[in-house]
Amino acid sequence: VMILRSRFLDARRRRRNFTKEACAILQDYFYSHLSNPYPSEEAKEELARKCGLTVLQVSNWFGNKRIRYKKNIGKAQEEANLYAAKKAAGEGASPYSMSGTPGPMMS
Amino acid sequence: AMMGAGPPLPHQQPQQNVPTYKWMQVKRNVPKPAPKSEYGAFAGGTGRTNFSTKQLTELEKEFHFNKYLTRARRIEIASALQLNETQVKIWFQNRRMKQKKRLKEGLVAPDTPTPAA
DNA sequence: CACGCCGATCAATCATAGCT
DNA sequence: TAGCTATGATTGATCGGCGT
Repeated sequence: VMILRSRFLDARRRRRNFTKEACAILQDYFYSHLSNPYPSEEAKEELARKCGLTVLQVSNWFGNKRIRYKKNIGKAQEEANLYAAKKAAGEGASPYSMSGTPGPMMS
Repeated sequence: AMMGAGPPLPHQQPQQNVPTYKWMQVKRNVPKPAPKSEYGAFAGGTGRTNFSTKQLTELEKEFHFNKYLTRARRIEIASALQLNETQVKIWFQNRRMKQKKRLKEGLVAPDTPTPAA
């Protein structure tokens, strides 16, 4: 640990928080599939496109989200309930992927 | 992969709006035996082992030489680095997966161990 | 039938971002 | 400025499936 985490420490480790839009899309998918929050490779690719992230980042996000949800079921469920309420409150229509960010330009 | 997703889950907290699904209760076996004698269970003890810089350097060096290990080579390395054969095997396993990821994402050439860029 | 590998995941930890 | 929490990334090790 004290071993100077490298001369320059994993430069890659310097993260940048995801955009609010990206987090919203990921959260939306997560709580919409709370019974089984394990997106398939294809689903991850789609989420990655919509969020403007890489598939790996999406995988990391779900991995962290699942573990941290378990770590704090009480607090996490609070969010889940909040999400459920929000979904029930209106909008209806799309179960998840609440568009809003249609513009991830691509081919 | 997909497991208890279909059925509405056998049991749930009789008070939560949100049920407790199976994936939330998954628990890995955790720790790993192996502490052996050697007082001061510093490294080879519980769960996750912390490889020393020297061990990682050697493993990395070997990896560049061979992506896969033979039983004999594995034993040599494990002995030289004071690790279990399993640990060496797993390290190579993870290392291969790591390299594959690098190819997928970073679109790195066949070799770019430490993107010092 | 045991063993190694793959792909995905877990779980703990690192280091930083961001708010108080 | 300092402290604490939220969060993305890394990684040793586990799980299930498959091939040999």
